[in-house]
Amino acid sequence: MGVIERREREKERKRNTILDAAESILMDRGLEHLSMDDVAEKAEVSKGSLYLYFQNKNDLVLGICYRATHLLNESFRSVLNSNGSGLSLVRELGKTYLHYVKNHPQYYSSMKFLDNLHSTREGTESEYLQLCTQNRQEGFRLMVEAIQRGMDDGSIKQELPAEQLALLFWSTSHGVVTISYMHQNYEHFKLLDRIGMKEEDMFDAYMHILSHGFAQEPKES
Amino acid sequence: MGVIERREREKERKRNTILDAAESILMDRGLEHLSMDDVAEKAEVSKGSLYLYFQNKNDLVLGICYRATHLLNESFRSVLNSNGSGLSLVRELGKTYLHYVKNHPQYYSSMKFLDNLHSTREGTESEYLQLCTQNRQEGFRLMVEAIQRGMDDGSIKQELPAEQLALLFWSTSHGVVTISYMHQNYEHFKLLDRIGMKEEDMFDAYMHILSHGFAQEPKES
DNA sequence: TCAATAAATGACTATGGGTCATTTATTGTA
DNA sequence: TACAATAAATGACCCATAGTCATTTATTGA
Repeated sequence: MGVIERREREKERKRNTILDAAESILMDRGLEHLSMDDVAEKAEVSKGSLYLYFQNKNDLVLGICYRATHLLNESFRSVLNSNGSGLSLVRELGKTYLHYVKNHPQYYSSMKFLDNLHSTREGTESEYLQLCTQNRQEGFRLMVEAIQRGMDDGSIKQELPAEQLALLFWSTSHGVVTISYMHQNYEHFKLLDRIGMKEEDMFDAYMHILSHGFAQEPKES
Repeated sequence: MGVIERREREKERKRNTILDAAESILMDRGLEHLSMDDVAEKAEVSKGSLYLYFQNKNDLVLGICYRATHLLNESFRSVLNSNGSGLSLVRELGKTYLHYVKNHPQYYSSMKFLDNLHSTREGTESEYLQLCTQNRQEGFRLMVEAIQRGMDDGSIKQELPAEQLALLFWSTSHGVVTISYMHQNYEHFKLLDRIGMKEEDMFDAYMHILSHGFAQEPKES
């Protein structure tokens, strides 16, 4: 008898309905104005029901974050499917990340939420936290792959293991993307304007420095 | 008559007492467990009094953030007072930032709070927000100075204006520092371990890549 | 038809930020 | 010193919101 399976499917469907509602609120009001009461109303279920489908608010937000990381990975994957040197793939990954933040700032904010999550005590771990972490790992893996290709085709130096270089690319691009996000979303952040730099220029300069370094090499004979 | 000035001094003194209390709570319980009730109790004033000295909780936290950014700048300044090539000063600034995060994680968390502050509506702007922003600018200025010295003494390329290069250094090091912070403070963040990289190695690799680039240059004749 | 089980509900609690009428302390003046 | 005016301090209270649970409603299998 398929009763249990059907129930499971139903449950999953409803979980998604709730996530849809939460997401729609996130999109037009932002994470900091997302309340469980509003989600319940929007999803047309009682507040208590929310807690049948999600452990708590964190869990719910991580549910959105799961979608967010999944979407980013999709974009990453399509970059990896294109051709070009490994170095150019890396550049495209960076650009993709930047575009993602520009086009889906609220999704990105849910990823910041994930970054700021303090260790929820062991027992109460959210299942979505695992899924988000997996997605993160997959995204990272794609970066490693691009870099590895670059090392193979000779466009990227082989001084470091590909994973380590990927870590550096990931963290530094994370920093650059953060600046870009702040520039776009916080009126009080005016650094780019103050130094007269455009966002696009920043990314180009970033890739240039990362590619060629900023140290003046001693002249070789 | 110095009544008004004395009052002003008294007020400033008490403001600091409250900040001390808040800071002590921050240090041993963390930002997310900092409540106004607890601050009032610790500072031995009524809750209402807190609001005579601070507009709201944000303002109070920004008061701590002001101290945090000030301390960081002190460290930066002492780097700038040492001698060495501009490039080595830049490296030292990065190291200093990393040490700061390691030694004062809670201060750093107050700076993250600042980074995540959405535009509080114009009228209600916190005075401490201005001060924090000023400190940030000063810190950035110090980076520009180090880079400018490097350009002058020939240790750093002059392809970009010093301000723009400083922005890149600031943002990328911000990214690296973020990784380091997560590694130290979140049990669930295991990326460094997974790829078998030590924190110190990460910084060295970061400076190396930033200095010399990761692109394989075509052989010059 | 009916008991057992699952799902859903919303009134309720707890927490924490922020307010304000009232009380207490300080100051300048007669 | 007495006293009104002004400033500072208080804590009971309000409100928003996360989370709970006893009760009700729906579903299922016999």
